[in-house]
Order: sequence, then structure tokens, then C-alpha cells
Amino acid sequence: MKEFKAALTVGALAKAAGVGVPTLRYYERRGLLPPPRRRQSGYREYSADAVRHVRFIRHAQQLGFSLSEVEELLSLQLDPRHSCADVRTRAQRKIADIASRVENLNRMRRVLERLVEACPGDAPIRDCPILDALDDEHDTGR
Amino acid sequence: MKEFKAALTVGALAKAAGVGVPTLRYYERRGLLPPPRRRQSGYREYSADAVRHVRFIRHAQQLGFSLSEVEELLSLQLDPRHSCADVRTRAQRKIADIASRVENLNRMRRVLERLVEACPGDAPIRDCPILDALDDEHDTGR
DNA sequence: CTTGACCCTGCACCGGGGTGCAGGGTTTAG
DNA sequence: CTAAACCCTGCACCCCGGTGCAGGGTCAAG
Repeated sequence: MKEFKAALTVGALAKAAGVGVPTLRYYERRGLLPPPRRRQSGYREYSADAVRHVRFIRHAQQLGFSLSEVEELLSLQLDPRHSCADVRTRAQRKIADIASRVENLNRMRRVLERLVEACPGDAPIRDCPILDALDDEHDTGR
Repeated sequence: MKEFKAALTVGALAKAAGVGVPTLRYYERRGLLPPPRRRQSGYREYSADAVRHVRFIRHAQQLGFSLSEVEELLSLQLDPRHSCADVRTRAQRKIADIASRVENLNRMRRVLERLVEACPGDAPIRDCPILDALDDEHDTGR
């Protein structure tokens, strides 16, 4: 009857989730990863869910959320008193957030694209319009 | 004949370029800002060019270049063997970089938008579709 | 000459996101 | 039983982009 889902040791979790062991402990300190139960020896024992949990963190990070933002997202998950409406509200804030980041990035991109177009490519570096443009204060906005 | 361009003190440069004084010293330590000549007293004396130089750094930063990348751009500028094409290449890499970040963010936004729409609003949190979706590895690439 | 605003240096610190190491204890394969 | 491989803790360190502070020296006005 060894059917209690295989407990993962920290190293196993790290491997499964594609992160380093110290990173997991760091997440735990940060409050991003709930402290797992421990063996008598002190060894952490993670459930299989922890793998999804860590992957969640990484995915959100890859999407540009800081660990504090991830924490916010996770906090929704943990508190059953929240209704879907709470989550929705936060999600909507995140959406606005993301939209503004995208705008910023697109602004940067447009400026760079304009510069690249203006660049003949074979001019000596002194005449490079890109570097000139960087010198000038042509309000990048913000 | 006082027409030697007025030398700027570090504070004046800071004000003119819109940064803090410690930031300028930091840039100097970093090698981003060439060490200016000094008065006998040790005071830094910047030429008016330094203002453009610092603005260059800030503009490039606003466009998403890290300080090390800015350093690269600056070093290109100094070496006349480089052509404009080198600069353009870097700008293009940055554009690609930004584009992929934007894509990721848009993916995230779409997911959140779909979920917000799907959210009944009054369901208990356990049934919230938003968090489930974030768990899955919807390959963010990278 | 004094006062206050400025400058100098070096060093420590912040937050973000980890990474590494010493000096222990545990588990497991051979 | 022993040795390797793993785990524990706490602490220090890394890069990034700065910021702040102490304990000096300097400069310009009054």
C-alpha cells in the first residue's frame, strides 16, 4: 500500500520543475512556495502538486510578472474565501497592467524600427543616424 | 576670450542631464562615462558634450538597452572601424527581443481575457478557471 | 573670515532574483 | 558497514542599477 502519492524530495521537485534546489528554498522563504511537510529528519516532502505550483511560478515569470506579482496571483488561489469575482478583478487589473507594458514596449520598438530604417548600413560609424538619434532628446515619451 | 565652453561641475551635469549625482559617478565607475578632467581640487569638470553623452545613455536605457548594452553601443561609436551596420544589428536584436516580450505578454493577456469572460463571478475559488489555466504549461517558449 | 552649498572618496545598503559554500545529518546502493 | 549522494541550516556572495552616508575638502557670497 505504497499508494500515497510519491513524495518528492526537494531535488526531485527541482528536477521535475526545471529549477535549481536553492531556488526552491528561495521561493519558500519568499512565501511563493508553501512550506511542505517534513520528514522526521527535516527533509522536505513535496506532493506532486508542487510541480504544477512551481511551473506556475515560472510561467508567470516568463510572462513578465515579478515574483511579487506572482505572489499576488498565487494568493488568490490559496484563500477559499475569495470568490471568482475577486480573481476576476485582479485579473482585470493584470490585463490593464499588461496592456500598458505592451504599449511601452511597442513605443520602444517603433523608435528602434524607425532608426533601423534610417540606417544606410554602410555609413561610417560617425554618421550612424541611430547613434545620433540616441544623442538627441527626441522624447521617447515618459 | 572666455569662450572655452563653460565647464560643468558634476552637479550641473546631473541637473542638465536629469540624473542624480551618484548616478554619474556610478556611470563613470562602470566605464560608461569617460573620466573628465579635474580641477586641482579634484572637482570634475565636464564639457558640454557630456550632457549629450549622458542623455544618450538614458535614451538607450529607455529603449530597453541594459547598461552593458549601452556600453557596447558607446564602444562602437568610438571605434571608427565599425560601420553603421554593427549598430543596426544590435538595434535589430533589440527589436526582436522586444517583439518576443510583447508576444508573451499578449499571450498572457489573451488567456486572462478569455478567463475573465468565462468567469461566472460567484463561483467558489476552487472552480475558478483562471488559476487552472496558468498552471498548464502553455509553452511560453524561451 | 565664516557660513553654506557644493565637491571628494570609500563604503554600505536597497530590492530583485537568485547561487554557492561550510559544516553538519540522512538515506540508500553496493 | 561504508561511501556516495542527497538533504539540512545559515550565511555570504553574485549581477543589476542605483542610493545614502560619513568624514573630509573647496568655493563663492556676505
